[in-house]
Amino acid sequence: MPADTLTSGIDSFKQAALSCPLPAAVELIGEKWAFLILRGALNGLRHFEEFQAGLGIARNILSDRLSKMVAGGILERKPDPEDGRRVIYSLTPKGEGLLPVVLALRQWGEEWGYGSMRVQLADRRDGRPVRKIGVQAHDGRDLTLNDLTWIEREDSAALRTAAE
Amino acid sequence: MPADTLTSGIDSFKQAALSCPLPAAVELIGEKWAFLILRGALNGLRHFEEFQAGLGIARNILSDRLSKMVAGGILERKPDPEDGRRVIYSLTPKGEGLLPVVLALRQWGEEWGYGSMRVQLADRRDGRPVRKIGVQAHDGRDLTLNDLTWIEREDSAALRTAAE
DNA sequence: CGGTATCCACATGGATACTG
DNA sequence: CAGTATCCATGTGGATACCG
Repeated sequence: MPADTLTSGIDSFKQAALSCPLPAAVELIGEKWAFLILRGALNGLRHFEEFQAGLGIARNILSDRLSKMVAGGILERKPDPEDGRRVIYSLTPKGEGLLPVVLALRQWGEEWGYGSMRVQLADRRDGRPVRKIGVQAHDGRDLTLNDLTWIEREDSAALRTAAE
Repeated sequence: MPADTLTSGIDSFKQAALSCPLPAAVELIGEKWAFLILRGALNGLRHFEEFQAGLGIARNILSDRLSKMVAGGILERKPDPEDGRRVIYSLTPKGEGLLPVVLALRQWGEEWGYGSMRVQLADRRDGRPVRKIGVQAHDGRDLTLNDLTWIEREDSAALRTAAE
């Protein structure tokens, strides 16, 4: 068994990267405007013109990104219930699932001095701010990179996909 | 007070977006290769050639991204302690702070069928898988978009920055 | 090994005009 | 309002060659 050779580093990475969902996910939303559109949608933007004016994005690019995000199942395009001639883009459940990603990045940015908002997300029930997003152990302890290791999966993903 | 006019939607967004750290953060890592380089670094890649071979990225682009990420304080460039002539890129604490973002996106991708890894991140202490990353209330309850609202900040960011 | 330099194809982005 | 079409400048990305 070779010690810490160069290739072992690559190989273990390639091993771990096998079938990693990140590249595909990044292909869909790992891009400046997709991210900002997502933020807008999470904050309640709905109409084409709202996104355009709110983000300062070029119309053709916005059009392109919206289409891709609709195709990717993140956004849904439908007639505005309050005015059938207008169109709204709303988040699908899949799109809402990206909230932790966006919030985690925002918190990181705030922590490292990229600006800080005067408003803050809070639990509607008690009005208290949400927790800082982080990696947690099973019991809720916060974990850092050094606390982590890779384990083999016990459940077979192939079985799950076949069952669905 | 106007009802649900178009402009009120934009305005409330622009209000919330004021000084939002997200655009700056996105400028730094909201991009395909930056994300994948980050993933590589989190997984232990260190040398230029490892990133190049592991990610399949063009050398000039890799060079460009690494420089930007070093300039942005995410990566640190230093001589390899095991071979002074070689160079390693390692995560700074700031870079490690992006782990939740990467992991949240990976979990999202896995949940929505973009692939699933055979290995899994786990707590080194007990070997149990980490929790699914999500937005949590103060007491740890999981929150969805509908449970959330915006509140004004009680602490002034201006004071904090002045104090530092 | 860790880059830089160069070339080239193509995508991106902004501006603006136009359409239903 | 919600786009599409067009033009143009610049950036990105891949391939390859070269260098200390």
